[in-house]
Amino acid sequence: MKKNNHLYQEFLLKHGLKSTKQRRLIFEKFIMTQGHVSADGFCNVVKKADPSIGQATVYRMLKLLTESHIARKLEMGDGIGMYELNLGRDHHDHLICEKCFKCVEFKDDALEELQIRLAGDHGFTLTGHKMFLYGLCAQCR
Amino acid sequence: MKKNNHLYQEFLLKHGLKSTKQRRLIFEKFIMTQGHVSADGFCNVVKKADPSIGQATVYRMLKLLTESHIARKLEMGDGIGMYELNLGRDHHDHLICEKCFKCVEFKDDALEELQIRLAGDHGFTLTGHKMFLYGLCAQCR
DNA sequence: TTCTGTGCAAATGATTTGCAGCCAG
DNA sequence: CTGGCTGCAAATCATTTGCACAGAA
Repeated sequence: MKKNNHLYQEFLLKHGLKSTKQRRLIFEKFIMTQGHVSADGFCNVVKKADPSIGQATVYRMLKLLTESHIARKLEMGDGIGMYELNLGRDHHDHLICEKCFKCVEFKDDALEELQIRLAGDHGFTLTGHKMFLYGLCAQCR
Repeated sequence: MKKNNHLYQEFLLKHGLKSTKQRRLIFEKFIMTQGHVSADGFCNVVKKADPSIGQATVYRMLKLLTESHIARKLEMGDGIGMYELNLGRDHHDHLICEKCFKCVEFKDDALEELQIRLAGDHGFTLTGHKMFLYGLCAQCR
């Protein structure tokens, strides 16, 4: 927990924020997140730990966490914002089954290199990317 | 225009739809679309040609056009659905400048192959993909 | 005629915001 | 104390839907 506390302090400092019990709780819960959560789903997680926390606070924190690159916001298909932990993780992409909606994360060095090259070919300096591959998984095929 | 008429008939047939003046107009306007349009922006284009057409009809058509792969729906970052013409075009991806929001379309065969391989590595049959590269363009850097 | 298509306005669902009170520094 | 933070409810924004009427087959 010491390590998370360090990250939390750094996060507050970067944004010039005060520490509050709400922010601490939301931060800790988000750090423990596995896979993808919707803002609404994450609200429930937070409210289970402390029902007095309002959803606006959760939305405001998710925005801050995303700006700090602690969270990453994804929009896969429908218009619902999904969040995932993006803390000290390698950049990864998503492979989504169109039938069962299973989502596999993967990472590929050749892909990363290719993306940098493609951006460079058009005079861009790459800062990030989002890629979703859609298909049918082994079970659904 | 004969060619578009053919596409229009095919589109109606595939969905079992009737031809109406609204559908014909919206179809023609969409075929002429350059780059990306929001649903709302496209509504304005349609309404300029015929103000009596309601936005619900435009939204309903955009959904149908997307299902026919005549349109492609993109969601880049904010929660706004953007549409682009996807008719007989090669699959392409997008490179977006984070500063000026300029959007460059590109296509790369090595990328397409790599995506198929990556999907296959995880037991998936690839049916489609969306990729957004974010970076800084030559002018903004 | 018959049933699909349409415009309107109201409904929805996700997210944001205004505001009065609260609390960390 | 004081300005930032919070919860609440109301406000937005994009999109969808219910419904009565219009119009294609």
